[in-house]
Amino acid sequence: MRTKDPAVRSLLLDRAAQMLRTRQPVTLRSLVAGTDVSTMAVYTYFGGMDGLWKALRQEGFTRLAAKLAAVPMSEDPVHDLAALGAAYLSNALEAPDLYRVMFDTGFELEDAAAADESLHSLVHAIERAKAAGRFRGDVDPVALATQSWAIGHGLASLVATGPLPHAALAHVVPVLTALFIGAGDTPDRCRQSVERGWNQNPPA
Amino acid sequence: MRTKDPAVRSLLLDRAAQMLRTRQPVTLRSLVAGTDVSTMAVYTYFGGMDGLWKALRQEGFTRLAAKLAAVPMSEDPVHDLAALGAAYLSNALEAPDLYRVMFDTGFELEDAAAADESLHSLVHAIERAKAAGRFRGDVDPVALATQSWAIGHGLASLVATGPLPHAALAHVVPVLTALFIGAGDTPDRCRQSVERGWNQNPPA
DNA sequence: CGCGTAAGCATAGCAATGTTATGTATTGTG
DNA sequence: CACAATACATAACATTGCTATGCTTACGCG
Repeated sequence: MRTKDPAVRSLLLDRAAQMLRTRQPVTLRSLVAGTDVSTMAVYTYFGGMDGLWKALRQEGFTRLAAKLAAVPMSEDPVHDLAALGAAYLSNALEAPDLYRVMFDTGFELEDAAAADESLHSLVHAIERAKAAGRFRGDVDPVALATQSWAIGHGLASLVATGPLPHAALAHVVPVLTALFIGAGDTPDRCRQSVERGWNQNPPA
Repeated sequence: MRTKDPAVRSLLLDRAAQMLRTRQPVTLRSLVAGTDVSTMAVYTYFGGMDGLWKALRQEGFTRLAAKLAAVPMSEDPVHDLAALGAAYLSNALEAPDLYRVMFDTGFELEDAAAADESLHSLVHAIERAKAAGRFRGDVDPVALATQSWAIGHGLASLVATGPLPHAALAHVVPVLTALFIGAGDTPDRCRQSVERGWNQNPPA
């Protein structure tokens, strides 16, 4: 028998991601055109176009998780939360079409764990903030992480899909600041931490 | 010559919205099947499927604006802001597919004004909150409205597309509360206003 | 080392999609 | 009442994703 060549799978995924980036329609035939593989490759490696989209979604979540994991942690957990937010928005806006695919319904995500994975880095930073006395002891880390995520996703989505201009991303700073102050942080200190975390690596 | 019958246009739009709600694929032929009009109707009234999607988007924004306009205003502007948020999320979640179409890129919105229209009710309530001394004088109403919108959209989008469960909508209460406290409102009073505004008409 | 077989892979054909072309019917207008 | 412009129906067309059919390849076992 014959074994699958993982290089072909990566080739198709990368090419699909690139076509997404350059805003060319990703169609079965246009995807394999220019390569030495034929349309059947999509079926042997992904089972069809739906499988390709699902794989692309997972690819998006994987890249996001990698970006978040690459953010260096400091001794200031609130600073780190803002830095994670900046990384999240950077990732979303440097490949808006991929970000949109990530949250496209209709393709059940075989991942499910990937989204939680990304949330976990937020949860961990929030737990550190509690341990450091920055946040009150009664804050629910998962709830606060979910709320932060919703804020970042809301802005990323509105910018990626058009209604808001690129510059609107900066709105995340005052909103996160208000949220973290509500969680117990000292206002002045919170403002400083969030702003430094954001400015350390703001979206282009 | 012959004049267009506006009833046909409404029929197609309503039928498309209904098919969206029942999660049937909205295709040119399936749309006109079962009616007495033929495929050409879509072209005479919308210029093609793209035109139909654009019209559906506008329909979504129009319905949203109507729902927001129907929210009764009280003497408590912070209460009203929460009520507007509840109406926004109710509207989004009672027709999630239409909501998703509203923020689908690829179809430039001939509306543009419609989105701003919805924002305006928020801006107005924020201005009333400033006038009532609930918010500081230096808050930018448009900026604060945009931030509130991003919060609502983020939660609505994450729930509508799957990652978060229905119950996660309640997260909007603590986040809006923190945001409004950050805008200058008194913590206890803010909490009461937001909770009452939310509970007055919470999403099903 | 070699062969058989299971799986990758290419070609071609199929159903369904959106669109356009062409002719007909209808209805507002002078 | 006649003209003409426009809605409308039918049908053909290009492109989409998918499947059927062979053929080729290379892994595994004797």
